[in-house]
Amino acid sequence: MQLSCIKLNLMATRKQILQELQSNGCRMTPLRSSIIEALSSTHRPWSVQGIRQYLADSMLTPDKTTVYRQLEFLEKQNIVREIDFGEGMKRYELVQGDHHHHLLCTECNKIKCIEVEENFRSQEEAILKTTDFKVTRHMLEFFGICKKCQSKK
Amino acid sequence: MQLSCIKLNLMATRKQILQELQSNGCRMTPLRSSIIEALSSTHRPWSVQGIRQYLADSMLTPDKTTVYRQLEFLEKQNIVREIDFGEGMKRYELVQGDHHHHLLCTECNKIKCIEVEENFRSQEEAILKTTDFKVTRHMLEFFGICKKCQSKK
DNA sequence: CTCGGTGCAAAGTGTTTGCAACTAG
DNA sequence: CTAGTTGCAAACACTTTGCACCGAG
Repeated sequence: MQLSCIKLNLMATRKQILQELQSNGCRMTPLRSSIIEALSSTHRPWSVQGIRQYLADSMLTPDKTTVYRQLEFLEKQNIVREIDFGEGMKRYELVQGDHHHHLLCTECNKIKCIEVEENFRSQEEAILKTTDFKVTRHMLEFFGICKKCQSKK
Repeated sequence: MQLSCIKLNLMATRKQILQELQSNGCRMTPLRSSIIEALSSTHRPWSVQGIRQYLADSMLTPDKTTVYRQLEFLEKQNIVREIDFGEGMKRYELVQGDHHHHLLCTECNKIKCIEVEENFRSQEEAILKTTDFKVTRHMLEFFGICKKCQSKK
């Protein structure tokens, strides 16, 4: 299996998103571009809480409602996707061309992105053949203990 | 890839669980054994709501609090495990020796269990080598459209 | 009898809705 | 100007906590 950490030029991604939105005639507010900035500052999925903390550093203190609505908007524009790791809250990450997975540390709750060179297509075809279920997407996440938390013990 | 539907002798499982609990000195109440009955009537993960509906057929109308507490208890006994499909609620299924995955229909929300003959051990080892992250468990779920919902269109 | 199980009320947490005020284009 | 954006209050949905009462062993 091949495995690699994701390191894309996220700043370029951010500019690209802003341009795309504007060319689609979407309004650009300080909050909207800041949220996109937050999301593109790292590949890790953000919680609403986390986004608001990030924004606070730029003296932006939007209401949570507004953040939810921005994320809803960005999801409709297919810029953001929702992820749920069963933490009791939603997380959001940029939709990138790539499909990646995550490592969640169950001690410190940190999340790391990984790419798994694993092709599920054949499996999804097998599922279709066996059960007539047409798979449109899958979710593969790994839970465990990160390096730091291992050394703490 | 091999793929097969899970068909275990669930009734045997149920008896076994009841015996195990009793031999551990756990009290057995009508509600507790009925919840185990519900959970062992199918492999599909149950919501609290679903369990309460199932129980209603046997004229049992426990408070939701009590159901949550029973599930918490059964989880501590390692009889039940929590699953989260990002539906905004928890689901619970019996811990069986097997490790299986699910197909979730995004149209009708039905859930089907499948076994995927896929070994993630080598991948988890690769993750450990590459990132020093020690994987303890993983989650693999498929989303798509079931046979019925395909034909409806 | 005792300790665990149960129901009810209330609080908690994350998310959504309604509405009036504001603002980018 | 005007449709999209925002904040605030309140509603929601699911889950948890506190407490008094009940019942299995």
